[in-house]
Amino acid sequence: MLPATGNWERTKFTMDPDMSESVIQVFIKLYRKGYIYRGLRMVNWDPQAKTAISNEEVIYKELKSKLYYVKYKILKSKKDREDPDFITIATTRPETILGDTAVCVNPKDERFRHLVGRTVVVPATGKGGRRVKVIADEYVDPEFGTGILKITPAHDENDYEIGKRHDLDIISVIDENGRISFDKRRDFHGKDRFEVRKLIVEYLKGKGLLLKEEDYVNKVGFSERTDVIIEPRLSLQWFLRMKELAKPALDNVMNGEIRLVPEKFINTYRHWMENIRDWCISRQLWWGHRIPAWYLPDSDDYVVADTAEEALKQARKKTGNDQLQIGDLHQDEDVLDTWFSSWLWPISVFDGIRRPHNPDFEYYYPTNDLVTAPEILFFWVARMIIAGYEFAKEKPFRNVYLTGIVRDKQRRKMSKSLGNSPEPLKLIGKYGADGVRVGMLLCSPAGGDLLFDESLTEQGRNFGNKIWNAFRLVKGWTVNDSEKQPEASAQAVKWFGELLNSTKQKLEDQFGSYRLSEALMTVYRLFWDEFSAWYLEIVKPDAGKPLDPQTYRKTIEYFEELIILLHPFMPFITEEIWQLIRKRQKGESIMMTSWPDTGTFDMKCIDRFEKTKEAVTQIRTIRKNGRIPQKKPLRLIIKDDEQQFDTRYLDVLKKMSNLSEILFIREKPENAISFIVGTTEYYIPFIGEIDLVSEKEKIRNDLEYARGFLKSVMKKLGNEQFIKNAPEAVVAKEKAKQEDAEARIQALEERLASLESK
RNA sequence: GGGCGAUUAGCUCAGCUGGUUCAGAGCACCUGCCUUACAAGCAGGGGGUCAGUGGUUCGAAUCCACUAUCGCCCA
Repeated sequence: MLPATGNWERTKFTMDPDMSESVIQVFIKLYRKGYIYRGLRMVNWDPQAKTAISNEEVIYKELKSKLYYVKYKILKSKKDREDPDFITIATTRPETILGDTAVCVNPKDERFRHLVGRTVVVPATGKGGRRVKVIADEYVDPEFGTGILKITPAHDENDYEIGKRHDLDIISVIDENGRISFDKRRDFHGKDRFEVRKLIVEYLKGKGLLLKEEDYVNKVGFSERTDVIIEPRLSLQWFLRMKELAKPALDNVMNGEIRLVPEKFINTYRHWMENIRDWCISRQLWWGHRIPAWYLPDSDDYVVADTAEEALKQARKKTGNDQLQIGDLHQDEDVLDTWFSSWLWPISVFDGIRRPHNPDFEYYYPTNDLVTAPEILFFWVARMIIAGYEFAKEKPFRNVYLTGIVRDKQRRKMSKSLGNSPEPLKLIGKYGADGVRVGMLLCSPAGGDLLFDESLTEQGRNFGNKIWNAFRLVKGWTVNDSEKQPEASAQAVKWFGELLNSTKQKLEDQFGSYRLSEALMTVYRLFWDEFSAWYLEIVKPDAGKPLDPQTYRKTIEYFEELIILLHPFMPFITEEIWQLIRKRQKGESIMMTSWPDTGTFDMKCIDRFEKTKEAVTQIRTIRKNGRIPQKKPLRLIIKDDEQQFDTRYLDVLKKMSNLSEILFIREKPENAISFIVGTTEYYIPFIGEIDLVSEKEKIRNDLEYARGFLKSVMKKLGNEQFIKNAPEAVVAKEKAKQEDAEARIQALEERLASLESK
């Protein structure tokens, strides 16, 4: 399995008795503070299952339906006799006309502005009809239908919001079974909502109030459980007032006390917290923490208490009725939103709600890092922060690292229902746990989505293989104590030590800023490109020959440090190698080693080595182009003064390029292939024919590039504004660039001229 | 509808405070190699008008505005 180092003695579940007790205590505390209240909310009602369901359980399907154009009579005003007699609204749900309490237009809509404030008659609402006002609200889309919307606050989410804004009456006309409940004396009452739709349409036709019907396709929500059409329905729910609670949680993220990574989420967080709505904490589910409210007999009045006995005490007091029994009280059926227990997690897991300042809590709270998904930043993270300040008077954690969401290559979220998630055990079987882990981490840029692709886990497996093979190589070496350390090895040891330190510093930065995929790539390249491809190749003795003790000792040291750096990404293979690379005591583990310190390093040494690598690469290219086998030794000529030249890495160059000798000369040699590293010219005396044409072509290309580069540098330096405004260091750099480029161009020109003369 | 963000190589992404030869990495691709750790490998190589337009600046992938496309959260 993908490992995590958890403390399995401290497993907790929010439904455990102690955890539940904390939840109930918090409810009571907030209730006493006046933060919890009951109020109306529009829910997704399943009329067959007779339950509210969550948004996630509503499946939207496109449905062929009709848009009905219905005429509402306008009451005549005395002022304006030119008024039309009717206005026309368009609706897909004529049965809800019975619950209309307003008609609404967009305030910017010139066509209807003069109608605002006037009274219209809602059709089919009985004798005389219900009289409602024409109101104006930005919500109305003038382009849709007739530009006039009927408002049914009891049966439409948006209408309900408009109703709240304009203080409209709420008239419920559909019951819990989906049947119309309106004016018992009339035909509509007690019939199903869809049957009534037909009846109302017939009725309107009969009265001449139906202008027309249009075919229309709209999205309608269906219950995932029963597949019946969802009915938006107002119901009484429990709410938590959030405004006061949210303030410290907002402030302490804004002032950096709590850090969100990546930072872009702060904007989202702030927007949400500044516009926070009250939290609907009740759910109509069959499991969860039951709301600790008991209703008095035949009443909507209730008491809030942690036990039934306590509730009874309070109820007796409240009613003044000492004869009241527990059986007379009725506990609320609803349970609390699961987040209402999760938000306490950082506190309740150390029992900090029931026993504030207990030693565990004092020791562990607040913690350092929370790692979680951005999709629950609001649901969970923000609420944990709120709870932290409210109940512990302190932040729950310092840093929040928001991971990406794992998606497939088509950017779809991985989900059980889509069946597009990979089977982890299968993947592990194929690529190993370390391989899968590396694959996942390689595609985990902070906050970005993870586009999971099996080729990444394959890359991870290959990396593991590489590490193992490098280990086999090193372990296969024999050491001879009397063997002298070759100069190339001594220089490689020095160089890799510097590189290791500089890389550790880079890693420090990357971990510090939570750039995990970059940190992994840094170690990956350090091990593969630098350690395996360069260091090991340099120190590797010829076949069958022993190694000197100094080089061996340092190599083991480096290897050990490398696997410690790799351990967070590849726990298994690194543990295995760690156990084998030296003698270990029983019970020792790489998990308990400490992270290596970042030492100082000599950047000049690293740079010089890079130049050497470049020369090696150039020679390899010459070999390849000239089809000169690696086994054939070559001579190298350096056009420089040997006294001036840094000769430290010449042995490295010799070994890696298979050179028989290295000569220094002042004059450029004849009949040789050249290359330039930095500003130094190198020559390989040719063997066989030099391809003059392609050699010249290459030099011309280099020249063209160098001249273009010089031109851009000169343009900057020739610009007075640049000299005046740019910082001195930047100007100095440009001047250095100029010199380098000029030297390079001169060398290339000379070389080209000498070839041209042939 | 409200808010937030993204657009850089075939793919996935870096590029942080505008200034190194800055246009990068990994994978994929092409060429040559079964070279005594590793073909799950080694060596070499090609590939991008930094979404578009305009602006700020001595200087823009980087800052600003608009346009286009895409995504996320909330309703």
